[in-house]
Formats: sequence, C-alpha cells, structure tokens
Amino acid sequence: MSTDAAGEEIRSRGFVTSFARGLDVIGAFGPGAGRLTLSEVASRAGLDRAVARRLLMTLVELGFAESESRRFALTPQVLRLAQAYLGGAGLDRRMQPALEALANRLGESVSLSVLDWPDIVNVARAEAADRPFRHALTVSARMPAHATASGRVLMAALPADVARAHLAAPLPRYTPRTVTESDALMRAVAACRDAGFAVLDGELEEGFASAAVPVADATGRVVAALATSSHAGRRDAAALRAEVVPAMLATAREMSALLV
Amino acid sequence: MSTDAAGEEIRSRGFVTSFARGLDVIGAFGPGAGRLTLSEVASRAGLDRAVARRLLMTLVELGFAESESRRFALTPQVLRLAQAYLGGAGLDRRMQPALEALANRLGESVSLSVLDWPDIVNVARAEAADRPFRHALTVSARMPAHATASGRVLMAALPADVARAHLAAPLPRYTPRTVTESDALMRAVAACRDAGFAVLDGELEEGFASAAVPVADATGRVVAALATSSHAGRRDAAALRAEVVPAMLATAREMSALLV
DNA sequence: GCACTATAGTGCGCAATGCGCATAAATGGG
DNA sequence: CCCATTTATGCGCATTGCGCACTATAGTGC
Repeated sequence: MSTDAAGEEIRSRGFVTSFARGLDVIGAFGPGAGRLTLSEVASRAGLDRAVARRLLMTLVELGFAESESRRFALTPQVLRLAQAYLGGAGLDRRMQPALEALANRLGESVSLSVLDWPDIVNVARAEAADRPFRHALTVSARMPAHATASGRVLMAALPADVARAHLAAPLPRYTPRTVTESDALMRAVAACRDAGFAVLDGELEEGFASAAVPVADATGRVVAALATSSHAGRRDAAALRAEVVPAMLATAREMSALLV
Repeated sequence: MSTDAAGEEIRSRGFVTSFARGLDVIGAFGPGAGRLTLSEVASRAGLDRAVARRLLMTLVELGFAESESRRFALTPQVLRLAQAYLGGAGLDRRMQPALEALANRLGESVSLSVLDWPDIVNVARAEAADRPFRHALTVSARMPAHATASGRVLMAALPADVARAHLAAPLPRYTPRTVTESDALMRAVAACRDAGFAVLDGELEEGFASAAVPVADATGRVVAALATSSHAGRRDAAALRAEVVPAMLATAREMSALLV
C-alpha cells in the first residue's frame, strides 16, 4: 500500500492496516448514515468494495453489525467499545453515588466530562432528583471545550505545548463574553490551573454560569472534570464560587479516592 | 491460525483476523482496567505480545489510545465510535427536542433505549426541566431488558426465534414481581406486541412503574423504545396507561417522522 | 416482459502484510 | 550491581488479505 503519497502520514512499520481500515468502516456509519449498502460503506471509507465487504463480514460475525437485505448497520454492541474506555478510565458507575450526593446537596445537576478536543464529552451525570432511581452513566453530550468550565479545567491539565497547539485553530464565539483569542485563553487556563477550579459566566450561553473542578487519579493525573451549571437568576458566578466550588472540591477528592 | 480448535467458530473466509484482534484489544480495557502494560493487554486479549503491540501502536497512531511511560490507555476518541452507531441509527440530537417536549408535558424524565441483550442501553434522555439547557444525548446506562418496559417493547420487535433463544438462559429476579420464566415472558412480550406498548409495575424495583412504546423508522422497523418511569406514589400503572401512554405514542410517531 | 444498468457476491493468483519466534535493550527490584 | 521481568526490535516464512476480473442478482425504464 502506498505509504508515501503526499499528505499521507508515514506509518511506523508496526501499523496494522486492516485494523485501521476496519475502524474506518465503523466510522463510515456517520451521522444520518442509516443503513448503508456495501458500495456506500466502501466509498465513504475509501476502500475497495471487496475489502469493505470482508471488514463488514467481520463486524457482523462479531455482532458489531448486522446486515439485512443487502444493507448494513451497526448494532448497539458498538457501545461496548465506548464502555471499554469508560470502564478502563474508572469513569463508570462507581462514580455515580458521589455524583448524586453532590447533585442533591447542591440542588443542581452535575456532570463529569473528559476532553476530546475541541469538545468536552459528558461521561456521567446526576440530577438533583427527588427519586432514588439509578441513572447510571450518561455519555456523549458534547460541548465546546473553550467555552465551558470543564473545558478550562481539562485544558489546564494539558502540557502547555499541547494546549497551545490546540488553540492554533480559530474558535467559535457563542456570546459576547466568549474568549476566543489564543493568548487570552492560555492566560485564563493558567489562572484556572493556579486556582484549582474554573468559573465561567455566560461564555457559552447568556445567563448561564458554570463551575468545574478537576478530578485526579491516585497518581495526580487529571482524568475528568466535575462540573455544574446554573441559571444566573438562581446563582451567579460569585455564588458559584462561594457556595458550590467548595462542595465540588470535596466530591472531587472523594472520587479521586475511588480511582486506582 | 487454527480455525478448527474445539469451541472455535468456523470463520467464513471473508474474516479479517487482524481487525477482530484489534477490537479485542480495545475490549481488553475493561472495567477497572486503568492504564495497562503491553503484557497485560496481550494476556487479556489472548494475543502474542508482538501482535498486541502492533495493534496498540495502530490505535495510538489513530488517536484512539495513548501511551505514557510504557502504559497504554484508550482516549475519549473511542467514544466517537459509539457516536458512529448513534448517528447512523438516527438516534442523535435530532431526537432531543421531541424528547424534551415530552418530558415537560409529562413532568417526568423520559429516555430512549435500544436492546443489547440482556440489557437495554440508554441512548438519550430528557428531564422535566425548568432550564432550557441543551442536554444533548446521553448514553450507556444499562438496565436488564427483561425487567423493564423498554426491554419488553424491544423484545416484541424481535423475530420470535431470536427472542426465544435469548430467553434460554436463566434471568435474575429483582422483586417478587419480576417475570423470570421463559414462557411467561414470551406471553408478556406477545401481549405487549398486540397492545403496542408496555407498562411494568415494580418488576425492577418496588414502587416504580414504567411505561414504554416502540419508535419505528420509516420502514416500520423498531429502532428504539421510548420510556418513562414513575414513582408509584405519583402515578401508578393504571395512571401511566391512561395519562402517559397516549402522549408517548404521539411522540413516538413524531420521532418516526424524523427517522429516514 | 425484456434489455440494460448498477450493485452485490465470488474466485483466485500474487505478494505484501502481518505473524511469532528469538534476540537485544531497557527497566526495576532486591 | 546483578538478576528477573518486561519491552522493543529483527527477520524469515507463509498466511492473510488484497484487488482485479468475472458472474449473479436486483432494480429500472420502456
């Protein structure tokens, strides 16, 4: 296979092409893809039809896809791959009790997020609930990292060069208060690192303030951000700082203890 | 490679071993795995260390994993694979408005689930919220299919032989009302198919009733179940049937219209 | 109903790719 | 500092996957 074509990465010799192509096939089922024919998959993934077919057959055999009347679709089993990540990172149901306790204590819903630049991805959530129902874990809500408290906390945990690289591309503005300029963001991130938490006020949506704190594992590595957001009518930024952040820091410490 | 060892499936000739092994490597990062060494991954996935290493390098190169000081971990990018499934199935943010409208109308939280036997997996959720904040989509809460209204609805959409095969293994009991016996469940599922909805009362947890209706795509295929659950003190099973199910059926039709 | 097009499925020869041993380097514990 | 363990690399072999070309099948227009 051509590994030297212009624009193509030079792959290290320990690169398993078939695996990468298989992942491309999964990726071919993008948003709004629905059930795809073999040729559609092949062209979306940029593969020969025969190759795409073999990979699809593999997925079907493993239960990750199903085919019916010449159309293929992924199955919910694909979600287990995501759970491999979540479970491996320790961001699974063990976090839930602490999360719910915090939600009830604050009377706000709280969430746990990780960074997948340029987004933060929600991996768990708890509501200030009157009902003791197991919510278990919730995933996949994405929000722009640069305009959320969680994003700021997670960026603060990044090596400076990585953070700066991320900020090279222009970032969208959501409100007049959104910080989009690279240097200003770097300063904000540094301030957040010093403070140990982040409070943002109306940078994503007018009238909403959010607060976040880092959650670290036993080795001190930041693995997630714990966040809550609040309507300004209820709690403004100052109130978040005073009332909410201390409780969140305590919960974050609790969670750290659960993370091996 | 031995494809004939006892207990091993006979893989069709169109089976891409390296791809399957790569997926095994992702799966090796199970619950509580944390950061794994090469050898740990190899032994968990049942692979030669050299093979595991090549596959890990591939994952790292693609951004699905990272290695630091000889330990590997998956990255949040793995969650994009799950989103390929969700997006492809149409179970993405387009469903959210209808879901939220229903939640507000009912004053209960509602969820959208798919079947990954023996579980149902939550793929979206909305709360009866006072705040207009974008919850987007939530994934990954698993509940036992045989003890939930969603599960019953989704089983009703299965071919009878598949359903029966699923019920071959014994099912756990959660309350005295849990239906665990195969024939009884088949009957309940059939009844649910006739009725077009399911209402369960205390089969998963004492004092909680839940209702679910199927959501079909344009071709009539059931792709998800729309469900709500309620504390018995607030609404009992009869109330769910009378007040809630009609609104849910309407929302399900709305959602069907969004599904190509 | 028939020709025509497009897409799916199969066969097969080639060789590149991935395998897996065995060796070298590196780490870490005692 | 040495030994045990794990990681990293090398390399020859043949298996595995590739991708062309061919056939089968389904869907369309007339």
